[in-house]
Amino acid sequence: MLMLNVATIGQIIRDERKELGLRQDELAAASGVGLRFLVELERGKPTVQMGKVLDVISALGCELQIKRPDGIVIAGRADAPKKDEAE
Amino acid sequence: MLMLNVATIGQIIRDERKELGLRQDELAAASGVGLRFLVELERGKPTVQMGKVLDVISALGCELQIKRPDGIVIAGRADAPKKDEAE
DNA sequence: CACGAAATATCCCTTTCGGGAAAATTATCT
DNA sequence: AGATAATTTTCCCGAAAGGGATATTTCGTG
Repeated sequence: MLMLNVATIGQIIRDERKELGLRQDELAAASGVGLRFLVELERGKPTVQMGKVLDVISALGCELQIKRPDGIVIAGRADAPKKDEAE
Repeated sequence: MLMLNVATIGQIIRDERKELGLRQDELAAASGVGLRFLVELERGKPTVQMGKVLDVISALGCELQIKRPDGIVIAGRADAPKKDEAE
């Protein structure tokens, strides 16, 4: 049973960023976060703010999902507002 | 394209907690976070710390996944350390 | 060796988070 | 309905950390 930890998420984000040919400052700008934040996120700092992480993931075109114990994956909500309140 | 925002994640966590018949203070204790943190998380506060959120999700027996633009879902890593660095 | 990218360091203000208890909201029982 | 019990939420305090901006240093690559 694998748990996605912050370090792994950071790594994935880094990989995706490179996949898209973006520099850190570019992705940071595109995500609306500071460069320092992105550096720390990619490094796997566990204390980064959730909302900003989602902003980055979103900017990469990725989606976050939660898999429940029963195997059901929740990818979002029909009524989910497009404007997330990250900040 | 649905993006899981913090508010939605909080709602899912709350639902799961109730599903398990746990009180907030119980889940908080089981997750190693403060009660107030869990309250804020369930309320969808976007500034909650990522690592602690993962602790809670983990305590619920849930998994976090990232779905890449190409549809590939990353649920974890073989080399992922069991000890997450949340704190 | 030189250039661009990435990682660090510092300054500094804002904010989180924990703990305990009170206050408010919700659920339950007679 | 009313009262009581249970659960959730808020408040206060202080210690600790986040993170934006910028300048500097290190690293990687052609």
